[in-house]
Amino acid sequence: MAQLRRAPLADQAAELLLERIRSGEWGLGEKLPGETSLAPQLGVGRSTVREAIRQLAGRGVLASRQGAGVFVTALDAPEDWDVVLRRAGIVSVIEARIAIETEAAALAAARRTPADLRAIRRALAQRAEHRSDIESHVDADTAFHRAIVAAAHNPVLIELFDSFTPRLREAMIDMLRIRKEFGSDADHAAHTELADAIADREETAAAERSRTHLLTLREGLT
Amino acid sequence: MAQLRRAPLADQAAELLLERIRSGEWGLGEKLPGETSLAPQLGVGRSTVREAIRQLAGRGVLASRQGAGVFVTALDAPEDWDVVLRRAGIVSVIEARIAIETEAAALAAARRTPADLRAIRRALAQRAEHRSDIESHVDADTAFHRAIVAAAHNPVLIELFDSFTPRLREAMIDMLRIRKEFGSDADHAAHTELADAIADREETAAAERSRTHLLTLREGLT
DNA sequence: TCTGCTCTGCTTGTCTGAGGAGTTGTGTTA
DNA sequence: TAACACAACTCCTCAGACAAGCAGAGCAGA
Repeated sequence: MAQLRRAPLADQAAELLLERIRSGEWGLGEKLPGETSLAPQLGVGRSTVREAIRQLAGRGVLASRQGAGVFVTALDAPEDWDVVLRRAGIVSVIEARIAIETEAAALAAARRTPADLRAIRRALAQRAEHRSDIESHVDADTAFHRAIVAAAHNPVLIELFDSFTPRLREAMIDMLRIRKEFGSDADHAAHTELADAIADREETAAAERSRTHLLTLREGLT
Repeated sequence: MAQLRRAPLADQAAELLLERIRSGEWGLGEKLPGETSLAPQLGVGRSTVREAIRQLAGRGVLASRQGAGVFVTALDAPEDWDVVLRRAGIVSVIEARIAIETEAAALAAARRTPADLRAIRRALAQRAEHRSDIESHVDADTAFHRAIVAAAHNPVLIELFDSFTPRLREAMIDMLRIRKEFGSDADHAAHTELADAIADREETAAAERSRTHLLTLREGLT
């Protein structure tokens, strides 16, 4: 009626099972009914039930042991970072970015290799070229900042940066569309100074310039 | 041979497929071979292939559309934080913690409520009490630092902090077991000063004290 | 030439029946 | 009481059949 049976039965069955798990019908570590009894209960065939279970197993909610049964391993899918970031308001996300990026800038100043420096300079040039189109400007900007984080040679920081960018991209595009001031000379100069500080191995200067730039960004998004 | 068939065929097939995806055999958005041709390729039945696909679909790697085929939706399962943190050396993790915690200290100084302050003071007192047992000392210490991050009122930062602590706990316990110097008066004084800076709303002082404390921690873990 | 239709082959979706293999609890036996 | 054998239950895997949906080829009409 409402859905025109758009979703496959196995997906529907998985969703149904997840709901019953969330409702507390089966507690953590408890055993689900066998597939042979679950199938008629859900009104589907046995293989469909199996596929639903496999799907939830892939998400870490269920685990099946041959001969023993299917058990609940998590009461809910582990919260996706996506979900946390989406619920957390844009300001919180950018504050987190400030945290990791100022630290990364300092580390980059200390650790950057000549290759890192070339990558940063190249990204900076790219960034200067894309001053007209909003989207490509934002992408070029993130690429530049990413190059700096990469120069910090810390896998955790780069992973964090990458998990933030999708969420921030939309917000930044929206902001620039409203303010219409981007790609200004002052803006570009600030970025050049940041790159120079890293080139000159000036840790505190790099951190400071990174911070001030991001703080103005936060103001724009508030 | 090596595994004695410990894992179900469907799991093995899923792992095999994921490997081939990671190796770039099928790019993002590309279509996999049909189940009927994939099955003999992997040496299993069609339903087993289907279960493997469902498992990867649950992890967000694949998506199947009836009549069209199975498509790659992500080149890699969004790496579990656990995995990233475990593979990234302890130094990288603590650098990430430095990043978020100094920022959090500054924010806490700006935003802390009286209730936050009470929680921080209480955690500090708890920390002072547990000077003998290593494990409980580490736990009390993390609880204190967590109270500070909580006072920053930023859900992303607290989530990050929580995801780091399990990994750091083991490392800190190991370190203290070797060095045997913990719970010293100087150490406790540094923490008290940090709490005072937050109480007095001195942002830069809070950030600075937090940073220096964590830097010494990093030295210890190197 | 372009548009729109139908038809056909291929793909995934679902069900069923049959064995294989592992686990768990029960009952028997020494 | 302890060790063993067994049976009932579970998931695991396969094969075959048919339904449902998609995409491209080919054709007919404008």
